[in-house]
Amino acid sequence: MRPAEELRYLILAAQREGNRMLGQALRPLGITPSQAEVIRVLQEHGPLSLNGLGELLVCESGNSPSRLVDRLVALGLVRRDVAAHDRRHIDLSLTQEGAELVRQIAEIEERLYQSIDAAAEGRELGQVFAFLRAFVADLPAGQALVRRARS
Amino acid sequence: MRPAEELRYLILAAQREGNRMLGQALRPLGITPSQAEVIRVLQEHGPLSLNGLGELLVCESGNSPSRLVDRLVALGLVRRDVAAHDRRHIDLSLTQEGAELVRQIAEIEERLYQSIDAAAEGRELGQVFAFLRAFVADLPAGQALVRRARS
DNA sequence: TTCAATTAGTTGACACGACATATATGTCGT
DNA sequence: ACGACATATATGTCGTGTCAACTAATTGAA
Repeated sequence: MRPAEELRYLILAAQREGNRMLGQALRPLGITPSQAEVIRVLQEHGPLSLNGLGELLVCESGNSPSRLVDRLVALGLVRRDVAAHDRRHIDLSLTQEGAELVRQIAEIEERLYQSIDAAAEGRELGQVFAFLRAFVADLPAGQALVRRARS
Repeated sequence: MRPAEELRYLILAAQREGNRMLGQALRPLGITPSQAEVIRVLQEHGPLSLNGLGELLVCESGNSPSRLVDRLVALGLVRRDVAAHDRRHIDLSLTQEGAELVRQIAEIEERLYQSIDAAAEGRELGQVFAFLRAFVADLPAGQALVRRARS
């Protein structure tokens, strides 16, 4: 199997399985991995408009994540208010309940990161970062990540 | 941002964007990336039962891919016959039309691989493979990949 | 000032992907 | 031959993701 092909499927496999593990771990909290990403981003960078949120999300590139946010509002974790100065904009922020979830989400993410660290044990990851950053550099999801890391 | 966290999102970003690119390239053929994976696997390893196919797919771990196959049957690209010896089994194989698509799919994949090669240009990927293989080694999607590469 | 762009968000449609449950079909012990 | 178990596949449900088309609010140029 050609290296590029194996790499393609390794990345697919890693993403799928990582997401599956995270989904199972988050299930007791009643939220999904994508929803957890929104909550974390709102906590670290909020308040945000829908577009502003979308520009920081890796899980949803391009579209505005209105339906993703809808469910979080329905769960009572996120509040959406029309902005005063421009009624097209929306101000998204965590509710009290949402803010209280952050701690538990962080703990669950921590466990995922530990299993990533375990696979990284004793390896030089410089090339891994360089390769992946190069691949996504010019693409929306890659830019979202750059914006997240920067601010 | 912690390395494991960046790695997590880099993998997510790479998978999403790669899949998006591939989806757009495949659109003129009327099929999706997952459907293309099924066709390729059937071409290289078929005929297969549904479970046998599922064990070779990275895109769908665990479940039997019956609905994925349904659509390919509806498109006239895959044939499903009940196995003679055991009526629980199904024999999946490409139709003539499906077999003719393989060539075009391969060309489109080739372009994806070239953009992967471009990002890999001048880098030592040994660590990338080692890390990703270690992460998925014990998980269904990782095992599917091992089975694919082996036969 | 008025109306054509532009911008922000919503909604419809479709195909995944994961989990759970259901329905055949076959196997094996007794 | 009968029934408990196992196997292969199908189906229901939910939450994404993606593309495309739509509405509403604002801007700005003739």
